[in-house]
Amino acid sequence: MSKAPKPGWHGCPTRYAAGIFADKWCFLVLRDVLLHGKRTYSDFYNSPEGISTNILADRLSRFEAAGMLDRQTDPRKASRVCYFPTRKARDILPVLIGMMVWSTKYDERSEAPDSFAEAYQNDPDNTIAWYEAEISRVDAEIFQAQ
Amino acid sequence: MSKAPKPGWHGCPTRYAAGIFADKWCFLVLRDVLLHGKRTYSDFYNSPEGISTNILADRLSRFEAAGMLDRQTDPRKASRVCYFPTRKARDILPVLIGMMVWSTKYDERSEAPDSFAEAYQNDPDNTIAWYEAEISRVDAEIFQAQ
DNA sequence: TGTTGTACTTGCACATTGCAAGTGAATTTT
DNA sequence: AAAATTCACTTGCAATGTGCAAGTACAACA
Repeated sequence: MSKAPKPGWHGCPTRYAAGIFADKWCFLVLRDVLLHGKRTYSDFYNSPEGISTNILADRLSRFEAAGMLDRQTDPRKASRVCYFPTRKARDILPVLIGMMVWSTKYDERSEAPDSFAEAYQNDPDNTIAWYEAEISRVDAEIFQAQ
Repeated sequence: MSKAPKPGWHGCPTRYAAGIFADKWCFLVLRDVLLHGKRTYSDFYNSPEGISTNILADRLSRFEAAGMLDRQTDPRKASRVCYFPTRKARDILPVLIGMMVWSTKYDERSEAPDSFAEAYQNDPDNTIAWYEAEISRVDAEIFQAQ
């Protein structure tokens, strides 16, 4: 496990957030858990970016320690583990979506449709609500199937 | 100077954004230039977080290469350099402010007043407009004083 | 002319990352 | 019941990145 966050890293809101998830791999894990319905270690591991296994383990335990992910044994299969996003993680959705809207504008090779940014600009609350519902659906499905 | 971003790092909007500024020091530089009116090397260097000089130089040149900062000699003093935020950098404001709102909620030692988050929730566009105006004011002041 | 201020670069020890391989517990297959 | 497989990690090591201290280059000032 990696070292704890520095004690003086609270206070300033930018710094606090940066201390918790300002890292390439952190963002990709958040994307996977919040937008792509991924929940298990191998789900994350098999993302196309090819995160290495030690880094993934480290980031998952950091997120758990920060109260962003809730680690539980998979109700469908006791040998497996699920990481569920907490409210604290869900509340990052607007930031993540804001980043996506920005990238859609500035990445000339973006694969996201312009309609996505448009929909968010027109009705952000509704867009967030849609993703929240998806997250709840994925989590509920896992518990239903036990 | 650090290595260029990987060629396949475009496409996915989360990944693109993560490739450009998902780093502790990147966020702090963006905070300083977008919210604290900092423009010169020593302004950034003197932030309380204590960024080291080689890392600062690296991040500034990365941001310049990514079209986020516009490097110019200071019109007030030719031996000095100014880094002005471009439109691409300004458009990150909603993301940065979203992070601050989130931190205000979850950092028990947050120094930001609750009124800040409240104001943003009530009228996000107006909050962004206020920061945009501040940025323009700082930049204009530098050119006026030449 | 020398000193100061500003923006860096360089060198080196230390920390983190990436890759490959290995571990151990719990199913699944034979 | 034994063997193979799945899953979630851990470990070792080379390569990369970071942090600190010192040094450099150039313009402005005294």
